[in-house]
Amino acid sequence: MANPTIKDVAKMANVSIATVSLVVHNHRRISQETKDKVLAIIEKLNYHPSPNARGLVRRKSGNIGFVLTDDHFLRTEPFYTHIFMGTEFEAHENEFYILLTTVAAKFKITDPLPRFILERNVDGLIIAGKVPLPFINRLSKATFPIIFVDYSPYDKKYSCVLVDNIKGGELATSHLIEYGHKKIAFIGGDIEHPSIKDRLNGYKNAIEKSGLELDENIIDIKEDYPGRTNGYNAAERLFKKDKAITAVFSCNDAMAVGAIQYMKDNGIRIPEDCSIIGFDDVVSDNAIEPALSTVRVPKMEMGTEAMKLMAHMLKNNTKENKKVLAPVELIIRESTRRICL
Amino acid sequence: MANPTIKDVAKMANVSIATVSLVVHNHRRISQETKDKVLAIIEKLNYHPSPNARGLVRRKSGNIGFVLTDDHFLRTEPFYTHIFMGTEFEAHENEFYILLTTVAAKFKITDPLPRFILERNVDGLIIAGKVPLPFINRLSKATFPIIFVDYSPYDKKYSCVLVDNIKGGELATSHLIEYGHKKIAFIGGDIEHPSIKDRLNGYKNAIEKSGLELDENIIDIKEDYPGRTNGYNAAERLFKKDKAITAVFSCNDAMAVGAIQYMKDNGIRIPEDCSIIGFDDVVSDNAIEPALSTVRVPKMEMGTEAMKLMAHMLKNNTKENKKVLAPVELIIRESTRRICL
DNA sequence: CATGCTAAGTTAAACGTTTAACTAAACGCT
DNA sequence: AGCGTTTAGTTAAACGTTTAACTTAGCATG
Repeated sequence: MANPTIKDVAKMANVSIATVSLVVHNHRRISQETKDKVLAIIEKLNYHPSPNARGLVRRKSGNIGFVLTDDHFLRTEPFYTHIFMGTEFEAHENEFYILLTTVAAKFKITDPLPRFILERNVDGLIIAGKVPLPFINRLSKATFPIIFVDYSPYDKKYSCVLVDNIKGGELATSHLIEYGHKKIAFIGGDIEHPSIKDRLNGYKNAIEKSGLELDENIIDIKEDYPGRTNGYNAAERLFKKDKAITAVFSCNDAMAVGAIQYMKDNGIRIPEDCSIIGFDDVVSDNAIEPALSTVRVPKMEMGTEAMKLMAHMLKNNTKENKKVLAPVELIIRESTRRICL
Repeated sequence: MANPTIKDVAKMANVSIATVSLVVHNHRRISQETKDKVLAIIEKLNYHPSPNARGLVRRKSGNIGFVLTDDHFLRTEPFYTHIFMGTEFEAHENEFYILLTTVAAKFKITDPLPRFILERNVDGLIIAGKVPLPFINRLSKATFPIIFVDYSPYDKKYSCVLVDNIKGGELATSHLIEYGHKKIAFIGGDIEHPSIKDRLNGYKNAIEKSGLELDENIIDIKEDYPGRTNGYNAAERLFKKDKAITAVFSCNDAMAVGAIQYMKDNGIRIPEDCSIIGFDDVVSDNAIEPALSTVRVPKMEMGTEAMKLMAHMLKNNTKENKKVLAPVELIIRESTRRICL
């Protein structure tokens, strides 16, 4: 049979379609005997309930929307791709489908919303990374749960899964201090981005806690987009200004790679002359020379965590406001070294 | 009203629900007058037909499955991500939703199929990149159209959108020959991959057409996965074997980047000592120094093309077997230079 | 032995559309 | 006037589920 329906199963099992439905849901009203009989036939016919029919009566789509900006999705480091994979995996576990859509990074308040929102074809929304505020504001009257991952503009209102960026910043900076470095530069972009701001705060915390003096001159946060080219530019400014820098903490791996490029081009050896540590752990397979020390972010886990939260809310029909902090981990590779006196 | 249905619209417009439906489909049986009236109310109530209800009666899900392997999806260069974006865009145009799922690169014949296939929750399938044969074989009795992008294992059976790899290989190699190079190496991985094989064939064609002699010694296809590290390794083998190489054609940008790394590490200047050209054009924003000449592949366009084909098949209910060749384009940047005698 | 309870189902309405088949009015022709 | 055709709708069945309300038989209880 092409597409067996519940009727086919019912007829073959000599029961009503209601019974089949109850068997599918493992309802206790049905005897084990009947269950076994029906289950066998379901198996035999390869019956799967129609998502449309089910959705119609349940008034649920069974879909979760996953939104991020186009430039995040297309960026070279597969950061959000990993998050998506985590979400997709966990969605599978919970029998949800994921509808992935990008929104323009410069979404305007008059732009159309993703179709699945207009058509109410999602039961919930997971938003990954920084998305434009006009977009979020358009969502204010949404009736379904919304969860943010790696970004949280209105944290009173929505649940979110965030990286422990402050901790990560502290970890990276303390690691460099531990290694004897005194002049530790910070490279960052888009300081309005909460993640980058927090990483910088972690940096400052660690510097202060250690008794070192905070030197604003070796904090470069002039760039906007935290990518390779801008990492290169930031490093250039930094080293032209101050030759005595012996370590760099870059707000992410992408900028770190750019900075490394600058150092290589200018005869600054890593880690002999200068140590550098990144954040995110996205370039491990990239044959970056030397291997980049970094702060690992559990990307997949963040995706699964968001989906778990979502599934929980949907199952219990609650709209809670939970904040999950994903743990970070210091990864020491070859780009950081104890300072040689 | 929370979720207006066709009934709400009908009641408010004083027409039957059938009329509303016909208006939505712009059926010519309805007078312009009535259409205007109903349309105004649809607008006012912000009515959108329920995908579930519609899908139920049409016996269509309105969804298209998009499948690729996990390692392709997670690879550093956003090649397939661009293809997906193209597909997603065109899906939007045609009012389809995309369900993205990865399959394991080592999918076994007994592994479960993606859920949307079991539940018949897709009207068609787009498969991007090389996916395991066991997976494809499990699809043999599928009743929905399947389209391959950038891969085509059973090209008699399925439609596909392919890169004109032979042409691209010729273009890249001819470009180097044109620039006076005589000793042009080829770097490739996984020669079983049709794309890589064709790029190599293009290389061979161009060499032969030019009257140069084909030298198998400077063709390195020992590596498996065509990534950076392996590009580095391949370049190492090549240059240790033959110092006289003045140009390299890498089967893709990722391996080219690895090869560039090797050359830099070993004092081979680009392009002064050696020219190099890649394929795919995925590193343009990466601050690779020098900027990499390459063969551009219209990634987004391939995605849209696949979705256009799919929409066409689905609308006309035909199962055609079409092969689309996406055009390639030579991009000359700074990594290739006319040879200096 | 009438009564209530439990176990194991079944019946039927509802979910929100689409569309074939029907209707009713208006018009044109002979 | 009678008939056919066109126009502009309406009616009602169908799509494949879920689930509240109902049924029926068997059993225990006072």
